[in-house]
Amino acid sequence: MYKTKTCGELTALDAGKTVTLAGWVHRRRDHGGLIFIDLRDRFGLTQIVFNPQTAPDAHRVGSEARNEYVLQVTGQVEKRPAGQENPNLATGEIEVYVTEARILNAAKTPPFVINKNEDVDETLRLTYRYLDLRRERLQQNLALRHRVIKFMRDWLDARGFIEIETPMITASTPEGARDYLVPSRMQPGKFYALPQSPQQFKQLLMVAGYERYFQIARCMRDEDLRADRQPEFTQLDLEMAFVEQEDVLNLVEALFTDLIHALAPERKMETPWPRLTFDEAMAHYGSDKPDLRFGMRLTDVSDLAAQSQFAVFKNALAAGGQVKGIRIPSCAEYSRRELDALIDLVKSKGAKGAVTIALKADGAHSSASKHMPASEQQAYIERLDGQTGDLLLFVADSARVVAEALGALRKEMGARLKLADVNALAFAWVIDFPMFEWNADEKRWDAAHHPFTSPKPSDMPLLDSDPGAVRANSYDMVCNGYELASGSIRIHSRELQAKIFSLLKIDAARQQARFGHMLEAFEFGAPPHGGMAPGIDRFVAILCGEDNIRDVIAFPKNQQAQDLMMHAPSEVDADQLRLLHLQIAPPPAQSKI
RNA sequence: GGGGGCGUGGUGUAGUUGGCCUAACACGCGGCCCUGUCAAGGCCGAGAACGCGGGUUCGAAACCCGUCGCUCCCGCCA
Repeated sequence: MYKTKTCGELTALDAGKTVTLAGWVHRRRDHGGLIFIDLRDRFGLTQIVFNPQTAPDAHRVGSEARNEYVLQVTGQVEKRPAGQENPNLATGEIEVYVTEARILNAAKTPPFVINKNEDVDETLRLTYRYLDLRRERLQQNLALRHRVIKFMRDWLDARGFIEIETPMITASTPEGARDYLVPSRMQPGKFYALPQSPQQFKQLLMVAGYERYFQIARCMRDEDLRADRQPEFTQLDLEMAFVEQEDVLNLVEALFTDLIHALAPERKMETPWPRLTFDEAMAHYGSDKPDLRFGMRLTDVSDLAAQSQFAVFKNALAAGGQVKGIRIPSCAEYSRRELDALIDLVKSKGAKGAVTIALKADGAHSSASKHMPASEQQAYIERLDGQTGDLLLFVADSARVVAEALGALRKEMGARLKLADVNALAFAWVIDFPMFEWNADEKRWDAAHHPFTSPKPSDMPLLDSDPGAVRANSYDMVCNGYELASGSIRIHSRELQAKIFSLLKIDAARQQARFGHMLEAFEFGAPPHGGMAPGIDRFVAILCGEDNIRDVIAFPKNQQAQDLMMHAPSEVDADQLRLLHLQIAPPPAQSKI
């Protein structure tokens, strides 16, 4: 071993001991005579002292050392002189008087500062990821990520779950997200796909009788990236047999509340978690993953608007739509330009516009004052409990457009006004999702969750008459405006599964080709089962206070899905292509003029 | 595919109603001084023609056009 102690463990109790430390030069303070170096390893910082009088050879090494040099030093631990203790350092009671020192490796001046948590251009950070990972912020994030995963494993293990690995190269399932494909060498012209999730495998494990499965599972989806979306990400994938929705919810809620209490006890969390139906979430927050750290709920004023002569409101209601408003505190003095920006936001979500009422000190100023009398405006103001200084904003349209427009506005204004308590973890369950969504382009129903999700038994009769009204046994776990997990009780009957596939316009031949193994498995004694899959990256990001999952992933991709350090993706040799029976098509003509 | 933001020495920023900018500040870097600092301190010094290309102008980091890169968002993510 190069060291007998770490840089994070020495205390006054170690005074007098001779120790050997090894680590990086975090910071050097050269007084001409004495040199102090904060030596860093993963476990902490220890101040080491070089004295030219007592150890001239070691001192020479100390004066050569620069930031990020790798050093090995031997010396005696001593309590620091009275008054020289550093209370900011775990090892601040002591220092090590170096008698022997050795440079294990020199270091070029790094392209950005390691010993400060300063914002650096992300391209540079990702190019030199191994240096960024040296910095305190990422070290802490990855350490917390480790503890989260360890807690999950231990907790589930204690409750009879077993972790089972499933294949990373498997069959393509084009019904879902875009697949990452892997060409087959042995089977010319055929491809594996990287899993979008272990969905089918975990259900087949239930058929196989494992009853309680989990996996820290990597999932890959070839879709465009976002702050909370990477092409590969990690889920706590879990599945249980002989359970109903209530069992899954209770288990996962217990896991996460225990985890928070153990690893982040300072965070504020309401328990038990609130439960909202999908309809309630959309009606009150305009989102199926509402940020419940603040209110600013949507208020229905359709009944009041029914009396209105204002054509926009009348027409929306006549078309079966609704009129809803939102109260934005302390924005009454927004300029025309700022109001226009908000209206552009709701328009981007499909609304045709918005009516504003600004409650200024000298009275209400509405963008629709020509079209509605003061008494009507007053009714809206009272319904929304408007106070002087507030800005009220109304959208009239179909329920879906109203929800999406005002939901986007609520999210934007919540962020802008910093309404959310950064210390809070506002978990909630969203349940009773619709089973299907209408796909207008393809003129058919799509599975809202996935095609293995079971419908609510009570809604079963609606499958034939009104698929859009069928609710599913599916549920999402949301926190602070993020969808952290979704899951469902699955179908375990061959007949029902085939019926659902048919409703999704997957014909019998295709069912057999794509999902024949699932249908057949259900004929061999498939137990009732269900599960869910919390996203580890998003959850850890929230715990770390990061708004980007790249900061909780050791080696993430940039928004172009490139690894700037590894230079992936990259071209490959012609030989490799030939073995895989592949040819690169000429790039698309870029003639645009 | 679309929309917004950003792009100035190694890093982070300032400068952006065009001229006082042959570019400023902090950190870092190099040298010298200094035996108690811990964001050590003091002195000296090197280092960017302002992403790239074109244009407007007597004059552009700053204005215009194009382009590239990064990022946030929409679409997309069963």
